[in-house]
Amino acid sequence: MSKKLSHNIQDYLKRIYELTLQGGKATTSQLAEVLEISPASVTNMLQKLSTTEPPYVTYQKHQGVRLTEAGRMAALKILRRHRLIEAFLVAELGYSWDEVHDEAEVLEHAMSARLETRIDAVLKHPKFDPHGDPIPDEDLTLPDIKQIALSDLSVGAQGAILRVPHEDPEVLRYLGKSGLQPGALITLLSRTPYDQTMRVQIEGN
Amino acid sequence: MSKKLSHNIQDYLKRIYELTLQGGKATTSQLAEVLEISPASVTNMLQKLSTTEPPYVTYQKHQGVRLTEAGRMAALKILRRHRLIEAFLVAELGYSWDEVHDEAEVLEHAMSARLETRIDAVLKHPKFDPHGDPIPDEDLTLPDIKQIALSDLSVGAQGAILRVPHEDPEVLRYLGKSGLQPGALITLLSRTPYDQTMRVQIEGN
DNA sequence: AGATAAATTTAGCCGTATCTAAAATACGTT
DNA sequence: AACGTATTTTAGATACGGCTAAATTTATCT
Repeated sequence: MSKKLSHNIQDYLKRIYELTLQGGKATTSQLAEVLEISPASVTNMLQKLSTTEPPYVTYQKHQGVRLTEAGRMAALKILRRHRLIEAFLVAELGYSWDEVHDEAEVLEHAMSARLETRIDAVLKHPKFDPHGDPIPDEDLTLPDIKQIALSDLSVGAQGAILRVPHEDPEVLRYLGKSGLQPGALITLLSRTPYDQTMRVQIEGN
Repeated sequence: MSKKLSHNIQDYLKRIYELTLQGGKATTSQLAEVLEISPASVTNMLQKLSTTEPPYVTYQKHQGVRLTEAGRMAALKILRRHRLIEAFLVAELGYSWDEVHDEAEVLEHAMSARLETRIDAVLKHPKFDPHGDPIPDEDLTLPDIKQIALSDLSVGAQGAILRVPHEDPEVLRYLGKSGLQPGALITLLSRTPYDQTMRVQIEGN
């Protein structure tokens, strides 16, 4: 069975997962940025994570890192817990979607397998968290979804918002006030060529 | 305001609180025992806790420790969180009373003030946890209760079980199966003089 | 290509909280 | 009051995961 990874290592793996979702590698400086620690500290940890048994990342000097299968599984496990907690806090404890991220960030490391199972059951095996992010199931399989980034949508096209994968409470409160939440129906009105500013029509607004 | 104390320090303070409930001092070896660490490590920590600003314990070599007011408040804060979590797990997530202690032991350190407040509200400001232990209120005031230890009860006397302050799941499952839970009405049938074995009559049994 | 800038790694350090082994202190018994 | 035992403290080491400063590698720009 897999060993229990430290709180810190879990955070590294989770961040590497997020940074490599589009298929590339995560760089030392990207990780230093999101983890808010020095690049030197990141290098140390990457060396460690690549030389454990099993290794959690593949790493070559100056080349960035990618998760191994063991690393991906560990990352998905944390991600599942994180998103289940977010869903639970909204559904059962009256949190709003801008309040749940920071709380989940801490609780995910303190959650037992039993608690994970019970929350999953109480929520009837939810497939998405409050931001619309997919929750891996018990086997760590992700539900697959047809989605397109708003930045790739054609002007004039319509769509339903699936995900608003932001962490910043202030941004989320602003978007929420505008009605831009998972489930909302929108039409892309215009896009300015250089600064990527977009105007969208939100249903009922 | 009070600084945030490390996970470990919180555990020390909580244990010292429990060990000094009857008024005495907690010794190095008692703490080493309950925290499952070496006596030498305990000594180190006690020296540290007694020289912080503010100090959390009063400590003199070879004399054991007692909590200062700051220490007591910190301990009650953790105890409140611990017991709220226990109550919540039983009330909202289908846990049984023998499963909650270990879970709460970890979660208590990961709980924000906001989560504490929400759980307290959802449970309607509970006064006791599933073991019957009192939950300090928001100001860390303990509800006071008239109680007597079973070992001090006269043979033939009756009473209602208020607290079963055990942590061991196996013991709790056994007691639960016998009906010995908070709320149960009992009569003390006999007590053997030397080994303190007692026989009790439990209502409806 | 050569120079400079940016990113990354190395080297050495720090604080926290643990440990073991050895020294010091306190205590119970005679 | 003194001996032997138990308890506690000191001293020194270790693991973890950060840090800064300096060195190195890679990228960019004429």
